[in-house]
Amino acid sequence: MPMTDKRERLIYTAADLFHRQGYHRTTFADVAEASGVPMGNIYYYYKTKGDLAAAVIDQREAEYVKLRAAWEGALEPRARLRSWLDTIIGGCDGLVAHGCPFGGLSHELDKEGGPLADKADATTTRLIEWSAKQFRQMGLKDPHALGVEFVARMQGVILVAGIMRDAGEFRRQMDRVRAWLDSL
Amino acid sequence: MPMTDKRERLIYTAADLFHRQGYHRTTFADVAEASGVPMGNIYYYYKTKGDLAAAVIDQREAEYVKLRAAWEGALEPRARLRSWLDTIIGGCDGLVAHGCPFGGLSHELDKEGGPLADKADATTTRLIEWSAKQFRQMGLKDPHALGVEFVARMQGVILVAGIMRDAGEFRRQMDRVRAWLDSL
DNA sequence: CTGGGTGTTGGATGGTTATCCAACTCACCA
DNA sequence: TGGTGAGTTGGATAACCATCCAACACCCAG
Repeated sequence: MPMTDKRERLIYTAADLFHRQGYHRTTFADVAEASGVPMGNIYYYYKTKGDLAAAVIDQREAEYVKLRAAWEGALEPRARLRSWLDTIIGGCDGLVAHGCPFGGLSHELDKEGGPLADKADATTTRLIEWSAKQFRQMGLKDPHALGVEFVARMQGVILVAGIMRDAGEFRRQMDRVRAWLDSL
Repeated sequence: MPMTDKRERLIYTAADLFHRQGYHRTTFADVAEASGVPMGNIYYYYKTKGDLAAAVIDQREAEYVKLRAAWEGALEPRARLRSWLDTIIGGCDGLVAHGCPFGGLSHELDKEGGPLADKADATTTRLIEWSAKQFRQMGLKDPHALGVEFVARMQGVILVAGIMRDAGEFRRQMDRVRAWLDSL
């Protein structure tokens, strides 16, 4: 049963293409070529483009679960949030070049509506709630608003630095977010 | 020469559809139906979809020029930035429902590359520079970084509040941006 | 060896899309 | 009045796309 291998190859290829080209610009033919899996065979694993997108979202959700577990290795909630920030900063190049892989997909799917959009949104919501929890553990007032602010700031920096195509500005702005975090 | 009328109708229709459905999801047929201009006739005015998009970007640039002039009615640079913020807050519903009309288009075009992306990016850059100028006039250190931060925060709030589909959170977060602005 | 099931494949299909065109309207002027 | 050209129109076209399928390869149980 080496199908797992192929399934994963398809998911990772699709995730990468969705990130770089966007969901709508990416065709099954693109996925076929990039993954080396013939188009006819892709369909054996994922009956529709939506199914493939759902699998990509699931994969990312699983990835975030793992990441959150890693960030929770830090004892202090503030340090956990800093870990997240560091993870983001580590992905600087890809983020500046193509935007947030998840935010972008989410935004695109939102314009379609439907269950896929909800699924993507739920993943983002979980991330916001996780950061709100950290702020709550820090004993701060209005932790939910702080959580939203934290995520919004990171997303905003990714978007604007992407438009400016300026990795230096990206880092500078993320440092500002870190300074804000440390000042709370 | 009532062609101006039709040209504008096409631009506004396209701008609206690009905002609500996204650029790629919007077809010439959509624009034709929504504007009441037959497809064959659209082509008389705009030879390609890219031409239409360029016209939309130009129209938005012109709109921002007017808006900036209005915001500059305020004498204090801080008040000018507040005017911008108020303009954004006034568009709450549309922004939460469909994202930033310009940021979204910019992001989508960036994934295509090409001169259209540069054109869109330039408009955003001008907005950032304008806000940097206000921070400079306030005598603050590192006005450029502040300008980027201001725009990034607004964009981030629009994006995240859109994903959460929460107009209340949108307003709450924008109030936080205003508080930050007032604290500088 | 053999039948059936799991995978695999290239190409077919039906619908959509941007783009283009040949013919038409009609106001204006020589 | 006949000609001219800007503006208009529905439909043609060629490409592309997600989806589907009929046939094929391979493997293991009987």
